[in-house]
Amino acid sequence: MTAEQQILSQLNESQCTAVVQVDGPVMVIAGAGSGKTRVLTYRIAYMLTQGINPYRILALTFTNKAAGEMKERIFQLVGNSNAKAVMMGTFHGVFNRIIQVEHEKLGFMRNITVYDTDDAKNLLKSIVKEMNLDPKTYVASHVLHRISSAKSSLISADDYAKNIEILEADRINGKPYISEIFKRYNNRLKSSNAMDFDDLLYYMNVLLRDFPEILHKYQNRFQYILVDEYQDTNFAQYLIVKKLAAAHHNICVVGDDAQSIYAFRGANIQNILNFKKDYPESKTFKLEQNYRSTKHIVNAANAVIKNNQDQLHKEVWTENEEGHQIEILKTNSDTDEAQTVAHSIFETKQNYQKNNAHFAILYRTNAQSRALEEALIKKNIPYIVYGGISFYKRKEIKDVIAYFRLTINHYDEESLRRVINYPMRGIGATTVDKIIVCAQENNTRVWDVVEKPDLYHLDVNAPTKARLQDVAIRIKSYSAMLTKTDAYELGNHIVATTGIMQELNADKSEIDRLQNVESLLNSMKEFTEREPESLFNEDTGEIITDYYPSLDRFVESISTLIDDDEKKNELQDRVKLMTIHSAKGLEFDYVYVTGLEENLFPSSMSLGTRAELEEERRLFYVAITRARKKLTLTSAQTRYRFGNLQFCEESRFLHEIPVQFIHKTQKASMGRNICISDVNEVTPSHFIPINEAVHHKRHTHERKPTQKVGKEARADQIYVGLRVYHDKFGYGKVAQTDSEGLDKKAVVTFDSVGNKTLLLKFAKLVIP
DNA sequence: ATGGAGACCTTTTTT
DNA sequence: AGGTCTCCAT
Repeated sequence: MTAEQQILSQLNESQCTAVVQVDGPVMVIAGAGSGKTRVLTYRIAYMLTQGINPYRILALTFTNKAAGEMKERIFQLVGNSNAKAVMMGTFHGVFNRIIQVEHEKLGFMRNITVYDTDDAKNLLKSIVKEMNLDPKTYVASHVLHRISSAKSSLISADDYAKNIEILEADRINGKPYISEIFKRYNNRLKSSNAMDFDDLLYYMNVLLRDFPEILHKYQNRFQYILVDEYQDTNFAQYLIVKKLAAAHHNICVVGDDAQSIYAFRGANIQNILNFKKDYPESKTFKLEQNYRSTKHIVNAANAVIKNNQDQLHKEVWTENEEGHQIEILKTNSDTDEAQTVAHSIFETKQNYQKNNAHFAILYRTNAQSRALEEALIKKNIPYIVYGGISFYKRKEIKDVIAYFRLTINHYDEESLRRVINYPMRGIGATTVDKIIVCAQENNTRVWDVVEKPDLYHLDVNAPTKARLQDVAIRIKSYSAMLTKTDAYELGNHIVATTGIMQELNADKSEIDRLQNVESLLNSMKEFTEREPESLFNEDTGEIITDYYPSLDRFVESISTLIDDDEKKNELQDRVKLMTIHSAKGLEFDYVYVTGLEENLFPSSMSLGTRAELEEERRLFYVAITRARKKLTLTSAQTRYRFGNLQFCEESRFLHEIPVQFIHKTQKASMGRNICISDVNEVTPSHFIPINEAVHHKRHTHERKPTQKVGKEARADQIYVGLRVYHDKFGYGKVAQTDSEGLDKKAVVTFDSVGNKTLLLKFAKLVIP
């Protein structure tokens, strides 16, 4: 069998037609679980067997994970020597590489630093402060969102300042200075030789718009373009793809409008809906056969998504078995929910001989993971939480990387601010403020002032000046080593000579941080020893033979690296916990979707418009379709949010699942049975346990989304037989009390955890 | 300049 | 509840 036949033999008919249609515009509408990634990877592999130069292929994804997986699968199909030259990565990653090459055209210097969201927010905060504006009016995240939306729509700071509608909108919102902040923010990025995430897309557009020779160069280079998750593209991304594809029209976009869940950050679902208008000669293929899930799951998902108005018609079906019905579990509280889920996983593992890795617990917000983790720990079930605070966002790692970044780009203001006094060397906030003011007055960069305080008449005393000198000399000495010392060596040198290592070593409570820094160094070692990913000169396509794993290359690759922990965990048998957003594209045998409550899922932030609610519903659709064998949906009647106990109404989404797919009666709560007669016909009050009925009634009548449970009870109000509520343990009954007064104790039999002896002055019992 | 106590905000999702 | 930010005392 030829390589070509081998590739095609592994595809169904519609997948096959989508794969072999290499030339011309192609849109693949791929239902959940229909083999979308398969089509993309096999298509690239097929192209390579057709003798297409891999260097001419561009494949764009949204996450590093997706790009990594795709790469790996193509390597398996055609061998990595051939596939290596394919330009494959995230929009931001690929365009970053191009921008680094073309920096001069944009008026930037080499080694442009990419600011992450934290850097961007910090910069905005300092600008707001410098302008003497109220930081509460001009909240950094909100201002950034405004600027980000503008950039994503290719509106420059100048355009913004001239756009009467935008200015009016800001004025009405009481934030007339956003335009000015935007301008200053961009200037500061420029003088820091830095770009934020949106700039990578914005400036890529500038390159293609203002420099015909560059447009030509990349049009010529990328004769075949593939875009994954096309429904998630924003305007800036859409336009780049359109321009690059304009010469050859060999563009293949793959997506599913039903899984568009990023409108909140500017994704425009119209991009996929309008593909046919953009390319009238395009061919559309629909992948509607689901290979992933059971009939019950597929049909339930179809029924849910039907409630949305905006969608392309498609009928997802499956030949898989009918399977388990969908289980809906109502629980008393968030802790109860967590315990119920943990218990169910435990039982399923036993009964069906399943590994932990077959299970995933999904939730709407990261904050929900805590209770679930606790329950899993209690049951001794190994787990891993995805997407919490990522490794590279930890303080100690950011500190070390700030030194790296500063070594590579002295003008990186955010990094300079971060490390100028870390480890502490007596350069306080006052000095830093003076430096910034001085830099602005002299129309120069912060680094220049630090390097030559006398030249700019910086008003600080002699010892401070000496300290600044020390910082400048230190950083410059690191820079001098960049080309001669590999990333690992230089990293070690920096960590040792700055005193970061000593500081972490000295403080025994910082052991985790020390280990994280060591783990960073490990990954640097691996990086220097690894064969480089791309051996091609971006300009000419020539193979680069003098590749050197320097620190700047390491920093450039950081966003695509996965850290030690993640790598280890990937291989281990663990239950996976993650938000639904990060579960997109993944699949698991047993999926638990938790927190199906109004105001949580759908989120209270998304109840404003139909479009927002429909995005939440698509998110629910994504959640449902992650499951291969069995789907369990859970909700809780009370939940802690912001440290307050709140009552929750069950999610409207639960009612959108037709009854015939639902498992009707089940053990609903640890130690208690609730009979669900018919989920789609009963009102929520049917599920409320007796002891909460009164509250619930008020709740429904007042139509308030949430409500606090009663006040904390005094010790003298606690007596045997009383029903009480406890923060951690939930509802219970007082079984016994002793010794009146301040040290009064009580034994309480809790519904979920059994008997606990509590010292009442600390227990904060509530009488419900 | 530093560090601790208290006020304050958070919880949408990611490159 | 927990982390971040602000202000005040040292």
